[in-house]
Amino acid sequence: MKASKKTIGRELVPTKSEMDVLQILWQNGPSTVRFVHDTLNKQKEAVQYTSTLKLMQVMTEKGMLKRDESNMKHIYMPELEEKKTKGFILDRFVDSVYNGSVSSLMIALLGNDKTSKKELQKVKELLKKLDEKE
Amino acid sequence: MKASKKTIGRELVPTKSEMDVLQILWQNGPSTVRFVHDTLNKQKEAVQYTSTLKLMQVMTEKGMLKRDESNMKHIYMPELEEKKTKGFILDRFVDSVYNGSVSSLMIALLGNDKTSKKELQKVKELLKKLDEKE
DNA sequence: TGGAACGTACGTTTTTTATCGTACCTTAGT
DNA sequence: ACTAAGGTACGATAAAAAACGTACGTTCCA
Repeated sequence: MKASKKTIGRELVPTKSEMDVLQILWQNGPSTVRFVHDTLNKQKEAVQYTSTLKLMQVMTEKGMLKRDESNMKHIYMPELEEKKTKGFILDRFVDSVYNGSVSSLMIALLGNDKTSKKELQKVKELLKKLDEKE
Repeated sequence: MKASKKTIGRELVPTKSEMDVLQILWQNGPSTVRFVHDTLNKQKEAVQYTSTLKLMQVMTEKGMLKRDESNMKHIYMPELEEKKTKGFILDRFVDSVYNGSVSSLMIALLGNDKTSKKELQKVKELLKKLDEKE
């Protein structure tokens, strides 16, 4: 009867570490633990191979990943497509940090130093396209 | 030598629950535990009062909240201003989910069903203003 | 004046996340 | 056939997050 399960409907909300694994799988396609582990270690402080393995096994148990066990080297892949998963995460983020207001978030982004002119340009174009559709 | 402390520099990154508390305080100004607790319980599945109390005490220990203890009813308030804290969180989110690409996030937002026309309008206006400044 | 009602303190427990270490398989090369 | 290299399984532990319960202090008013 407790609150706050880590699911949204049937969908799972990844933790930070889980997200890192998913990102690598989305970007590189189905991969072995070894590959994910090595890629991760290039990006950040290393952990043991078995830690990454365990993490991915747990993610599989949770239904966040699936794997092909037909070969000795298991091949892992995300259960859900990137867009869908990120959609859930984004919704949740907007709710939690910006009280569900997408425009607040947008405004924060537009004011963000990290937003380059090139990126603003991309956004403007997109807005134009949306306009034309209506 | 382990990785991933929950700080960014001197700044604290709130967990989900902590974020909920902060939101209430930012929106309503300095408040008692009772007020935060009741507000929280309206929004989501209830927890015991002492759980909220403990959470806020821990947040105070971490330096995330400060409080006025001069009265019996302690008044809690956030240590950092909303914009600053959300800035940290947003940066972190963009890095973790959108590989640091603000425009990817923007594009995801623009494609999001939740983004109403009114909100798009607001964004367009903001873009125009930014343009003029240059 | 005594007992609801409302508060805080704080030790404890439960649940998740994050990491490891050790045992044990599989395969290729010698 | 043996072994080194490279895998997986899995129990264990540590640390963080979330949630409680109990003890005890203050106020106020019937």
